[in-house]
Amino acid sequence: MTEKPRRESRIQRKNRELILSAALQEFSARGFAGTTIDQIADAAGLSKPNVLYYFASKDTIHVALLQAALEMWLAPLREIQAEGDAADQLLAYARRKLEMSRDYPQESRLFANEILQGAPRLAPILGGELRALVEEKSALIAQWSAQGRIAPVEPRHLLFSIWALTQHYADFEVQVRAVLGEGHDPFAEAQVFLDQLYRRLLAP
Amino acid sequence: MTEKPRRESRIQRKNRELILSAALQEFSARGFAGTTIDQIADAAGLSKPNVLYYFASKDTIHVALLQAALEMWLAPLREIQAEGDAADQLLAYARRKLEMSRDYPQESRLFANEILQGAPRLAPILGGELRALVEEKSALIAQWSAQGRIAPVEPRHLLFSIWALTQHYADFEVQVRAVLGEGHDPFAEAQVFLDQLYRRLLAP
Amino acid sequence: MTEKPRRESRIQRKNRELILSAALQEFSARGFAGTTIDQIADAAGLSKPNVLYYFASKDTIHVALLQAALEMWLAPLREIQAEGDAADQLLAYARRKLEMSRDYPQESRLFANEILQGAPRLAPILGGELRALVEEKSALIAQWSAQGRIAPVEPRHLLFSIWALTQHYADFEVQVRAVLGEGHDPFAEAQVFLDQLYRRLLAP
Amino acid sequence: MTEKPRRESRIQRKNRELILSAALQEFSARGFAGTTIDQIADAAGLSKPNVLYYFASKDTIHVALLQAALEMWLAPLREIQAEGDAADQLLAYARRKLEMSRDYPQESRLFANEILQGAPRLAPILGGELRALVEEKSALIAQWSAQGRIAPVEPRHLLFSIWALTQHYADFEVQVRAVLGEGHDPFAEAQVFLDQLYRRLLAP
DNA sequence: TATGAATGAGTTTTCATTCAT
DNA sequence: GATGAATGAAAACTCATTCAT
Repeated sequence: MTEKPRRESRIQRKNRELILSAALQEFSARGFAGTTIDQIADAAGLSKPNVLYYFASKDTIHVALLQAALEMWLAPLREIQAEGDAADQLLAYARRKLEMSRDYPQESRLFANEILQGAPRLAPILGGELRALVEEKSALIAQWSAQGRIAPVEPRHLLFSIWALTQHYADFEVQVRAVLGEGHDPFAEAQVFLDQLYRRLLAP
Repeated sequence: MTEKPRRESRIQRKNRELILSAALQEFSARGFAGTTIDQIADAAGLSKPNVLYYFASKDTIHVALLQAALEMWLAPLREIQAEGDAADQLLAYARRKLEMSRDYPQESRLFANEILQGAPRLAPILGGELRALVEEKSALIAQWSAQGRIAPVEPRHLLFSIWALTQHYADFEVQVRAVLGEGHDPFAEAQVFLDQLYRRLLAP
Repeated sequence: MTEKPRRESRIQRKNRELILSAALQEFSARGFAGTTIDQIADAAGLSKPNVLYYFASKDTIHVALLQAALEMWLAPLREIQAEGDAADQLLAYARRKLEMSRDYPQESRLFANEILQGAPRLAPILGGELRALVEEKSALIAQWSAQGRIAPVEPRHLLFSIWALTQHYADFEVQVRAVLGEGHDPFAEAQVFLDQLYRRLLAP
Repeated sequence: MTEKPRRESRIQRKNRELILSAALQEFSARGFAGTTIDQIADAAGLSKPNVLYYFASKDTIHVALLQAALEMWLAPLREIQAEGDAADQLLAYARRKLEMSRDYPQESRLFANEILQGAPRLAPILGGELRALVEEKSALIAQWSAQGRIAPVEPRHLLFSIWALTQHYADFEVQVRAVLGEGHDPFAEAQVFLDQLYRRLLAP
């Protein structure tokens, strides 16, 4: 997940992280093309050439962020195991993904921006690592269905639905909040709704 | 959905539509900031100044597209009626939204791009017209639940789920296709999955 | 003063004058470079191509206006005669020039703009026709001085002073009004002041 | 007259001054709208983006020049004092203003261009600082008249006359030279003329 | 490490002018 | 006469990136 950690001084590591954090904020808010290095440098409190001292180009920063975000999104999926209660595991996955949307909405938006625009930088990973992982977990879910431990569902679309429903609360947050108005906790409400939805869907 | 039809010559209407269609393609693929007027002009087969002869600025084109797309997205929601079978209507709404994702994915992506970036141009509409419409239909859905015609569900999050699940297939199409691989019809499969999901969720 | 009046229809003459009047207003307010043909067309209530139907180019309009304005400025100077009271004639000249600044400030500003920028279009006239005219009238004034009919003054700088003092009230009108504040009639006050000034200067 | 001298490197100060000097030359010769940043950059021997590195926009350069020029023009007026010979002070003021027209004609033309076009950027200063200063000095001049130290004159128009007569030699320099022809020193002659004019006007 | 200085290659827009009807 | 349509040439900025220190 981290870059090449060769002999980084403390200050170097700190600046790298400052830049990544600033860039995440800016990229997720305005997209790659809509963000200037100046904005990143300002947000990071560094000079523009100094930002480029740490990352060779604007693109390099972007790629570093995308890789980190992707790794983050894949982790919970990897944790789905054959052992344990089937429905509980899927519900827990949805819950964990929703928490991530709540706690890391910028990463979600960065990712969404990229996919929306055709995933020029992620395509190989999507068709490679991600696909393989989905295949693996889909086989597991199909098995659960076959064993009658959950209702029969198309496993890949089940996973898509979890992604769509949870990421929606991060990616479309403005819309969700605008529609709900004040006095709502979208993520808490979503958790209740999703629990209900998946319990009913998966009940054998 | 159409613009103001004031004394437009045939050629004018045609060029306007050429530009809007080209711009939709480019904006939805690369975002507002990532698209240049040159690209739009090329895609429309017009010169750059000629594009600006029809639309005062890049932004004007964008706004025209957003308004049309928004109107398109709102229409099916408006059609939900008190009369008729409750669950059927909601299932039909999901189905219609999914068809739109299939048939107008560019509009969906344009819209997603905008919301993702904080909806600078749509915020007032989201909190105004959209919110009011959602309130109205939510009341209807709540009533259906209260009458036992569908299971008790939080109506607004039910609507969010329909939006998220259907638009996902347009907005994240690259990912969906990459994960599924060749030989799949994502939208057809999604239809089956969503039917199942909402039937189970809404069964009283 | 008028262009070639060959077989102009009534409507043609009217449009020509509409354009010239609109252009005078715009050029005098924003300078040649700061004015667009669109602004002139709008002010004239005509379409842009129609403006260019009457005048081959923006420059052509400008030149027509300059020539008319110059002719207008020269006329009163021409009227200074050997006969009559010397001081009275010079006072009358100043008075007439001041009236022109009051009644035709746009022409004055158009002219000033041009001279300020090096008189690219007027240079030959300034060194030709104007110079000759000034020479002629200067000789007359010098003669008056020699005859003791007015005090001895350098005639050309006397003329410069009349130009400067009268045109100032048109060209620097904003400044004059800003300094005087409300409730003043700059031109009426100027008349009194200039009468006093020249009476004292010229008193033999 | 100088800008804010905050931590400017030598090269920065030098380039800033190069740009201002080049811009003064261009703006005074062709007006604001008639001047391009390219021309300024060329005249300064810098690249266009480098000019914009020092000044955020064409307008910023213009404003900086106007402020400096205005300050320069106001200074001599401020120096008129209650003490000393009344007529001498006014004559000295006219002389100083004439010297400035001779030595800084570009500043004069820049200023004239701006006023001519309605003083969009100076209006507040004209009605504020300038007006107050004129009020103050007018009171002084009125007092001198009342005390019989100079002839009774309308003080504000007296000041206008000094401005008009001296600035004319800078602003209308082309015309003055064209009319006088070769072999003349306009400013030297003007000095003699103005001395005579004001001595006669102000003689009690 | 860090940054002030500089710029080439765009990008959006403007505008005088032309063209076709 | 009149104008909708179109555009080449420029003009004001923008920005990722480089350079020198």
